Amino acid sequence: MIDPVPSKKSFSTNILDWYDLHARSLPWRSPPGVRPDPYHVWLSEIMLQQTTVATVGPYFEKFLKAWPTVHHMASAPLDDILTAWAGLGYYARARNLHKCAVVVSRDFGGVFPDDLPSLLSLPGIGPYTAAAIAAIAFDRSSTVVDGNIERIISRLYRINTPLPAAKKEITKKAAALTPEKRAGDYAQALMDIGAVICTPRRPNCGTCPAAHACAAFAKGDMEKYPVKAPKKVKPTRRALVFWLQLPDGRVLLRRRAETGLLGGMMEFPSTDWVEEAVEIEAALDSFFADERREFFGEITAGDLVRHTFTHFHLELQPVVVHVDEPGRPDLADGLWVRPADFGNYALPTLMTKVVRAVTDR
DNA sequence: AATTCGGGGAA
DNA sequence: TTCCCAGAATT
Repeated sequence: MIDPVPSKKSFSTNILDWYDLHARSLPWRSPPGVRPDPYHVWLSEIMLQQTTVATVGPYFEKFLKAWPTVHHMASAPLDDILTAWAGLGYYARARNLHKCAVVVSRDFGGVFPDDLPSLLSLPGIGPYTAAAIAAIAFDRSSTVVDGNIERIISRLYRINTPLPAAKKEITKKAAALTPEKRAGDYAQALMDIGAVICTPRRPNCGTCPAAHACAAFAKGDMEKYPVKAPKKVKPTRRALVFWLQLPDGRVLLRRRAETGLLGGMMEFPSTDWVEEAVEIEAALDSFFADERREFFGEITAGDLVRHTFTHFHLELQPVVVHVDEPGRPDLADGLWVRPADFGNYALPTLMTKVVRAVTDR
């Protein structure tokens, strides 16, 4: 029999019973009955923002080994954090991670706050992460709403309002189901269910502990939910990227602006990323002063690098330029690095693609 | 309310 | 290819 409005008690009891039997074992998850370290919970939750469990695993271990406590992390240079974060994406998370560590270490004596308003005041912690830390690390009864839980709730109630407009309604429905006790286990249970059972496509309703209460399951239109606003098409931007190499083999790196796309990360110099087609000779002339061209030796091209960001595609044409000396004034803001040492620098995946395209792996 | 932030795995 | 992922900050 379908219960279109599940009661809080029966619903959460079902979910928690399922969790006791089927909880996944994850690197940041403590054994049953053991309160996890809030530092670990915080670190994992920041990394897990818009990032899959499988991707986060190795990074979480690496960070914990490099910085065992929030004090260690707060004492580290931001560049070390960015270098360790390289490849994870959304680099504002790494910058805010460091900011947050400094605040917790300096202003909170290294102790993470357990209440929502204090958590929300910290850099990089928004509604989801604040609720998750409060519930998982401190056993507070807070309502956690991530992408998994949005999907579960929108199917339970067949919510036809498209996301993100439906966020408020979904949060309200979710709050009505949140138990007073074991809210952390309950939240993690729902996220496990979302990842393993209530999947975006072809959900495994046969094994779902909430199927009896699910309106979408009753109607058989689970995949229609959650309804989402249509997404925009991504334009393609293009540029030349320069592999400037000295006779001794060192290559020029420089640091990007502190904010914005790939903020604070290292890069190979490039022309502006534009939607128009790139004329190579004209781009070379605009990037290097004409009178400088005579100092360059042979110029060759690497394989085209394709990369997709959140809101545009990028095509970078690598240009290998052999440079006679490092002291050139127009290259003064860079850093000459041996490719063997690139691992010591905060190179985002886009730039490691450039390395591969030029060195032909 | 919309846009800006990466990158990878699954279908 | 397209979609989505334990979202937050900015405009």
